[in-house]
Amino acid sequence: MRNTPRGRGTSAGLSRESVIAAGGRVAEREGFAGLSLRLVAYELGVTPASLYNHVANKEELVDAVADSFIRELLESPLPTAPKERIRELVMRLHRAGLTHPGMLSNIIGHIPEQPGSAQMIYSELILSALVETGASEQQAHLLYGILVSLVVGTSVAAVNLRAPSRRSVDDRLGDYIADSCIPLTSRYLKRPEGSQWSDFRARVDFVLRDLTE
Amino acid sequence: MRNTPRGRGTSAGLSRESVIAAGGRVAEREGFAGLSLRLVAYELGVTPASLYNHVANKEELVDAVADSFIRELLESPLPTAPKERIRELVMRLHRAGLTHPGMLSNIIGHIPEQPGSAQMIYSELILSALVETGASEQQAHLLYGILVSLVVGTSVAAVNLRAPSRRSVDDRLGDYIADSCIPLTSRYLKRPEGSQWSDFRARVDFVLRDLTE
DNA sequence: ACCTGAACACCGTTCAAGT
DNA sequence: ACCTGAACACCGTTCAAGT
Repeated sequence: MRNTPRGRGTSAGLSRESVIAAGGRVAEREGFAGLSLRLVAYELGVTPASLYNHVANKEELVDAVADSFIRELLESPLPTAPKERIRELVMRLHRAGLTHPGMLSNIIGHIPEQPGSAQMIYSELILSALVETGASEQQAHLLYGILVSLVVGTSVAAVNLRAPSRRSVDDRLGDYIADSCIPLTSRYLKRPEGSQWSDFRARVDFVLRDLTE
Repeated sequence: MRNTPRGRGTSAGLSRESVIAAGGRVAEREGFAGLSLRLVAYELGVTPASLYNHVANKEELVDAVADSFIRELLESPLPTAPKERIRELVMRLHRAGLTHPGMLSNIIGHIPEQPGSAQMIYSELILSALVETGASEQQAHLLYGILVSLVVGTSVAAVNLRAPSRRSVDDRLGDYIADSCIPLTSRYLKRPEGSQWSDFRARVDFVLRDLTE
């Protein structure tokens, strides 16, 4: 971004917000697996070490970038019907997980340092919608745990499937003696590519099927 | 493992199997996040570059090590009742995911290069058990997808929760104005530590509840 | 207070050179 | 055929030094 070196100590106009925003741009280009402090620094025309003035370490930066993406999910209006709202929230997180590979596996289980984090708001929105449908709090916790696992598990699998330098499913499965040894697995893996969305939707609907519409 | 340098070209007795076995020992000590070619090489008293004579790259090594761990899951006998068998298989994979942090997120979505991989056998065992309970193949695919997501999602979350240098859940949640803003999320995160196993078991039972015992 | 430069301890991978 | 040594292009992080 910048090539002319600045004198030592000269201000570069960095701030926590600008660092996180640059991190978002890098994550958008390279995915969360390629999000490094060095790339963020180059994006800002700055030295890697200088980022530590605005961010504690890489983990905190990654969490903050992910939080900013989750926050975007919550900006557009949500359905008023609780079951529809749950579905919409889950599908939005699913889409975000596919758009930003590696994001969900990085933040799941992390409890953000700051109050008011988008992650906390998101979970509260789903949990309260579950209770709104008439579920007990215990049932809500159970369903929420399943839904989050569903989104994260699907997202992680999608990342590895999209990995480059891997032979196609069809090529690979040819090795397996024409589906005679593992017929069910073979047909499972050969599902049409476009079923990614309908499959996920079907899983969510299965989990939510008892809830009153 | 070895300190006295060997002359160039002198055989070190490496083989694909010994490299994978050493990889397993390193993964056992450091977890899959800390499994590096360099550590495997030092474990064998050998130079990192020499590993490339027996393994194509790091990804292939990781897949092979994970495959060896999954294979262990399948050695002990399984229940004859199909529903019990499914439960047992899922719980074994769940335990393996907690024992070897980072393993499941590394292999999910990867289709192994060799036929007869433990991963394929595992999925075929679950899918056929699902069909045995009377489910259609389509239902079996749906339930299998949910179960795998459940295991992977829970495993990934556990890895991040166990990460060092993180304040405890209770400490963190104190920031959130005494549970007034996010009461449901707060109580969800404050579940007792020991609920890790019973929670997961409850999720699996929820998914399998329609299946005849 | 904020940034640089250099260093440290790591990575995966390649490749000519040796035996 | 198999291993070494050295290199290359990366990492996160620390810290004295500058302004």
